[in-house]
Amino acid sequence: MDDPDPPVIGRRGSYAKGVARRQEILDRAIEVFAERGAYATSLRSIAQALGVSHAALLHYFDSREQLLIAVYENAEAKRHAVPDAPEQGGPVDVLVRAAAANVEVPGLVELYSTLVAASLEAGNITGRSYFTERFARVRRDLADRVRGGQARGDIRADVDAEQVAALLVAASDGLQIQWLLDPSVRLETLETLATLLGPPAAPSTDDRSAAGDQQATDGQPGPRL
Amino acid sequence: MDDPDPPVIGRRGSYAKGVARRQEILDRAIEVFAERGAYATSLRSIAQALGVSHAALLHYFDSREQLLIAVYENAEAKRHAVPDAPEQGGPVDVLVRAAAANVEVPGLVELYSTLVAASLEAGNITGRSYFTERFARVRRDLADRVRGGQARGDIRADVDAEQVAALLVAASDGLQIQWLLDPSVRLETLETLATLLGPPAAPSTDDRSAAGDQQATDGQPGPRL
DNA sequence: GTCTATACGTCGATAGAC
DNA sequence: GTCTATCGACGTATAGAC
Repeated sequence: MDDPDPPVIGRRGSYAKGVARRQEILDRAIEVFAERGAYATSLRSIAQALGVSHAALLHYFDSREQLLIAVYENAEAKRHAVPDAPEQGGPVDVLVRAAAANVEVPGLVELYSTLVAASLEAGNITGRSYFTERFARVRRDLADRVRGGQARGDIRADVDAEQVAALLVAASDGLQIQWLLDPSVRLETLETLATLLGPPAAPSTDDRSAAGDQQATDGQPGPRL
Repeated sequence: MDDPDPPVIGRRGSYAKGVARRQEILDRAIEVFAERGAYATSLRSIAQALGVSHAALLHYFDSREQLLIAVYENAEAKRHAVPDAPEQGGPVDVLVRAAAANVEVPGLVELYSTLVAASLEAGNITGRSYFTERFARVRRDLADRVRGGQARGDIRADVDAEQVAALLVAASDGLQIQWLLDPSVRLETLETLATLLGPPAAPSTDDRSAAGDQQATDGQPGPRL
């Protein structure tokens, strides 16, 4: 929608020198979020932290929202310990690690939730398409992992991989929010899903006799999911 | 949770005549949401739709946010077909019905998401405590239903009811958002969870041979969950 | 008690000078 | 590329009419 190359989210006049400055802005901005929370993070307060006027920021980003999205992308990208190597492991494993890493970055879940909520609004074309694509991509990745697990026999085969993927994303997002509001909601709750997704239990002879206290909540969910 | 006392969210000077006017405001406000989306719903635009000045609204509600929370509560309350009778059915059933009803009210999920996101912010004491309590209450109700299902043998007993409840809330909230962004994500995905929660499958002899296409995604999840 | 009028400070965004 | 100036709209607060 902008210059010669549209696919990047908030680029404007961005060559060589520009991208470096742009990166500076993003790095400083996430710190402002950590300090003051996402809500009070106006263009002006970010600009102040950088020692420039707020209008200057709009030379690098088309709007406040696009700056915020870029900040989120940046923070999330550098959240990955290993820079590139695609995440390894089953779908639940990946999500548990991601969720744990997310809540470590102050303000990140707030920022994400705010942006997602805003993306639901009617007029918000940019945010809407960004998160629509993002959700689709994440679901695609997870669905692949689910199918892998099913082929391996780690995950029960009588559920649709795409639907499980959507479920996993929803559960992960929702649990991070609940955890922020009330840390007694343990993030490991996601692993309960691993238990549920596990294969129909080793064919043992007891049907349902005295299903004791042996909760599978924090033990290994059997195979690596 | 409503009348005879102060724990109500946004009451100010409110007797007899006042509460009626207050109700008018809430009813009209949700319509504004339906028409213009939650985002553009400023105090001033709601006031305009009511034909009053925006300052007038602050006689009934302490702040914009408390008005929005009250609007949400009001819309959600009248969303229930049967006015009082506590919801019947298993945990998944209840959630599926609620989710379906939610997305029918234009702007309601947007409003909810916006308020939840705002409640995560540091300074927001009112919103934070409201949603913390709300989540706790909903989880409590669902956990009871889960335990009931477990006692009845409808739900596998090797998972913690509280954790399943948190999972259900998260999944429901998250799916509504994903559905709004991309209706190809079916709300019925929640019922996949019902399948997963079902008892360990009737003890049949086939271990895992040719797990065919028989997806349990939209059929009955066996018992009523 | 209900409401209008008005003012304050801040916001995102834009235009134009340097 | 960055500034200053300015715009309209916002949430909030207060004074005072009825």
